Amino acid sequence: MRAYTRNLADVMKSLADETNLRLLGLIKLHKELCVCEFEDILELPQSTVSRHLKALADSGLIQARKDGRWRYYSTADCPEFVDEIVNIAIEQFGIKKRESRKKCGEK
Amino acid sequence: MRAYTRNLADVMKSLADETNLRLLGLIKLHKELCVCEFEDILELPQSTVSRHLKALADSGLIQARKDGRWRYYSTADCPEFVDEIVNIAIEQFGIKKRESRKKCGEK
DNA sequence: TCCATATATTCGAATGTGAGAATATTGGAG
DNA sequence: CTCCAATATTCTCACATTCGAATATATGGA
Repeated sequence: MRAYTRNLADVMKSLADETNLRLLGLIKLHKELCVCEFEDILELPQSTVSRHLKALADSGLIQARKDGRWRYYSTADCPEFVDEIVNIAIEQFGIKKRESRKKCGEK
Repeated sequence: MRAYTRNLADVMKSLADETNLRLLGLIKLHKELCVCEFEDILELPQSTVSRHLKALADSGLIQARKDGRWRYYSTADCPEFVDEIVNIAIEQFGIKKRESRKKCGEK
């Protein structure tokens, strides 16, 4: 079940938001991140990050995995055009992989 | 100068609108149409159609050609992912080529 | 049980968006 | 110049969207 088989316009709406594009870019570069890491990297408030990530997961563009009190988000398999768009976003917004990122707590 | 080199999120916003997707699908199937033909096919008021088409042209996703009092809109060369999305739209919305379409006036 | 942390959710205010009627503009015919 | 048809633009109003502070929930450790 690929995302766009539901409603193309809805998937496109997710991809029309700059925050979502940044989140998707980060997820692609780091295989997996938890909410507080997105907060730290993007310097956005927790509720904003959480809301965006949840929406992306609901639309099937990313996956969520829960581990203790952390929720890790990672790529889902998407139609190819989504991947192309994320690549463009990475380039256009200059998204980079953070080698040493601040951990929120220590698991 | 391809459209997405400006602002990816803006291009995506155009593609996140169902009316725009339908317009793009129709343009792809008929190489070229004028505003009143879109009106007729989609059964939308003239101002709505005109506004959408102008926005698409402004964002570089389609081209406009003026001939007398008619304005014809046709495909522009876009990044490949745009084409893929339009193909999906054509399929998803069941957009078909109109063999005999009502002409507004006779040129 | 109590506390701290990670995340989700609620909620109100501000802002943005879209449709379509009305109006303006443009261009050809006569 | 006048009229009409095709298109563009303006304007308004209802509605949707988004942010982030505040609050709720969940989980693990002490």
